[in-house]
Amino acid sequence: MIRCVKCNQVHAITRAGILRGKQRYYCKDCKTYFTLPDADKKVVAETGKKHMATIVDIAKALNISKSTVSRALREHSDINPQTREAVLKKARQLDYQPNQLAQSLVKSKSNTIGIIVPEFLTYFFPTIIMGAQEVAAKAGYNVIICQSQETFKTEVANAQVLLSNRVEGVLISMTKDTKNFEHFRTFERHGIPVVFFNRVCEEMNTPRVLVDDYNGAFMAVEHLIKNGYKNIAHIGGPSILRISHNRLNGYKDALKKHKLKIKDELITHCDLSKDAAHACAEKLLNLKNRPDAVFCVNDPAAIQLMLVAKNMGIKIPEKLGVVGFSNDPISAVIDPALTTVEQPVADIGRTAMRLLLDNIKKGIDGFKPVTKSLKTNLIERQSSVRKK
Amino acid sequence: MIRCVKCNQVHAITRAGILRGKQRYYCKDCKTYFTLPDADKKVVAETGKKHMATIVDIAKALNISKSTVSRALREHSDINPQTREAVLKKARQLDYQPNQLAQSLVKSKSNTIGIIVPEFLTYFFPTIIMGAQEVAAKAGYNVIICQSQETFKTEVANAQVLLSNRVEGVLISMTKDTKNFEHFRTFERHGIPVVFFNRVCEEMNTPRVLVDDYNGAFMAVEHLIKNGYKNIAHIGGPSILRISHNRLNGYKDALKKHKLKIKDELITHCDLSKDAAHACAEKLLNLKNRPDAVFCVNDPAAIQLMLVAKNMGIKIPEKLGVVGFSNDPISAVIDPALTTVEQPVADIGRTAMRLLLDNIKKGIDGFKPVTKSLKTNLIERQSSVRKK
DNA sequence: CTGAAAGCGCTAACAT
DNA sequence: ATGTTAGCGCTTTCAG
Repeated sequence: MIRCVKCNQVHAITRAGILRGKQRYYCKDCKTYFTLPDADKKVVAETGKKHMATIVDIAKALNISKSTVSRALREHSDINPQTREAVLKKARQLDYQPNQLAQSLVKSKSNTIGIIVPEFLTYFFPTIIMGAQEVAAKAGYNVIICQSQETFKTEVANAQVLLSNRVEGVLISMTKDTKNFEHFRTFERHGIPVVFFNRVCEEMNTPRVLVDDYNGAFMAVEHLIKNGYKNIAHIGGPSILRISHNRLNGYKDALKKHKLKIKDELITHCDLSKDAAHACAEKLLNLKNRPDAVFCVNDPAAIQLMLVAKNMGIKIPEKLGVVGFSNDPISAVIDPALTTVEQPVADIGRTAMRLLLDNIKKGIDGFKPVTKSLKTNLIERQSSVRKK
Repeated sequence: MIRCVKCNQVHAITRAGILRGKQRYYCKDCKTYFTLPDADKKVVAETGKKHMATIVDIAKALNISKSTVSRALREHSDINPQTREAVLKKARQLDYQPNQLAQSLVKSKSNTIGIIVPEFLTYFFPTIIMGAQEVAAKAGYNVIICQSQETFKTEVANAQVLLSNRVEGVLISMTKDTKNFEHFRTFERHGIPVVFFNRVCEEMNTPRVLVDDYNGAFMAVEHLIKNGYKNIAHIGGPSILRISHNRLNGYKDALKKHKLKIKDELITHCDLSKDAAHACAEKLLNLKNRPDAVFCVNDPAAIQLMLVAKNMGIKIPEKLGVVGFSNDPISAVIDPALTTVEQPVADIGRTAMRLLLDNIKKGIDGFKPVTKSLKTNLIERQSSVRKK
């Protein structure tokens, strides 16, 4: 329903190109060109969203083409140094900030990496992210961090968000009850490299970064044995997770090596929550045949155990030796200080990110599904050392 | 340099519209239309970047227009239910994922919030982020998290990144040596709402979220006084930060109220790093007139103090009362357990994000620079309670 | 109810 | 060295 501004006619109107960004019309009847007055432009101006300068603004101000501006800004090929200077100056004047979204869209490259972690509750994942971000930033990549909150559904939603944001690669540590991997396979199907760390997916053929859980556990338990503990229990993690498996195996093999019996009643599994660890601790310490030492799947679990033991009046390390895993900052200051298996946490993040960037560069077909295993290291403190 | 496929001619070629996404040419000489064979399309296909389905793909497959597809996907206005079903089905079939970047570009709305925090070293900022993300996710917003690493330069770079990504709002906790605020003002200039939390900017007229540092400190010190400590020292934070100020004032006023002298030598300032706190602790405990209690600006500082005291053989709480601030998870398990001022950490994040989303909705002109002050709460543990 | 076309801000191939 | 044009994937009038 365009009405000619001159003859007030409706039927003889055709479009006639664009004039300064506005639709121009032509009235065949009175043979005039016209554009419509823009009544609503002001509304936008009033909402408070101050216009952000674009390359077109710069181009107009300098009376050159936007390609030239783009080239000047990107320090492209041959451009007149004077033009370039003028552009840069004007850009500063107008407070110009390149629009990443537009840039990404046209280049089909978002410069963004996605990270999915289960939680932020202990120092562990935040520290990994620090390491990963450090490496990403150096390579000019941004990072979108998602927390799955140990919930499968959230994890699937996270994957969607990352996909929608066209991340170029993804770092993942799964929730403890992820059994279906379709949402991860989607990445692969679209050629988006994935690297798992810590909680890795066995079913997928991707690079992974782990710490040497088996050896760490083995060292830990052997250390307990050497300190004279004989009835050693284990608070393990969820059995789906490879880390739980590996640590359990390390535990078992250390016992075997030293000819100690593996007793099923001494092996418990928690879901990595505080409460579950607490329950495991209570169960173990209330056994008729009470263990004289416990190797725990991680420090938070060990700390729960220590609290339960304190409450029951069981002396650590005299009556109960305790070893944790991961060297949480707490373990150094708790009393008695907790013996634990140190893992290079920030390094996990750095290594995973490096691996990922590498794979992005190579393209998904150049993928080698390497598994990097970082070294663990036993830190002996008081919770497991009996004075002789 | 387009060469006619028929007459091999170069000069009489004009463009003649687009055919199936490809430039069509017309040779005036031999009067034929033609398109160029696409030699390089394959290269793209070989790089491994699998094509992601777009609305055009869906449209073509269904032989309808992309507008219709868009409408069907967005559950727009009136659309034929059958068409909609068909579109949704095809979308699922093709593994279609909307391109957020394109969507954001056209809507000039990125659906993304930026967060700048100094570090991830203690549980504090990660926990705040958890809270903030929780609220953002519910409102359908993504979050880009930046760590300034307590470095002004990095903070400025962070701001640029967020600006380039066209975030719709920003949550900030400043580095301890941010004195210039141009990079924050840029947000305001572009109508992007900013909310500060914890380490707020006094010079800017924005909403802020704080905890009641003054009262927390006051309660803490009064608690020490009531437990019979008389020579109470303070390890404070960097004096530029408002939190340091407020906590210091709470300390002073509690002393005043109870007619205790404020002694300058008992007031020290650290930069919130472990080492600086350690140094402060050593300085205080080596004074001729050694304090019998210390109120610390945060728990990590208090823990450093406790370590130094332990090393020097000073008994806590008998010879030295200690109170921290923030209820770090460590403070509950350290020995003796640390009395501390609890702050609702995750709530800071939630409140700040709610305030921000609110301001985004209202537009920057509807801004009210409210300052929300969340309640603090003294948790009495052993480090400050002398058995009578 | 559907289609055509313009345009978000930018880059890049092509044409001077 | 610079301008012109097409197009990245999408939404949104406008016009049937």
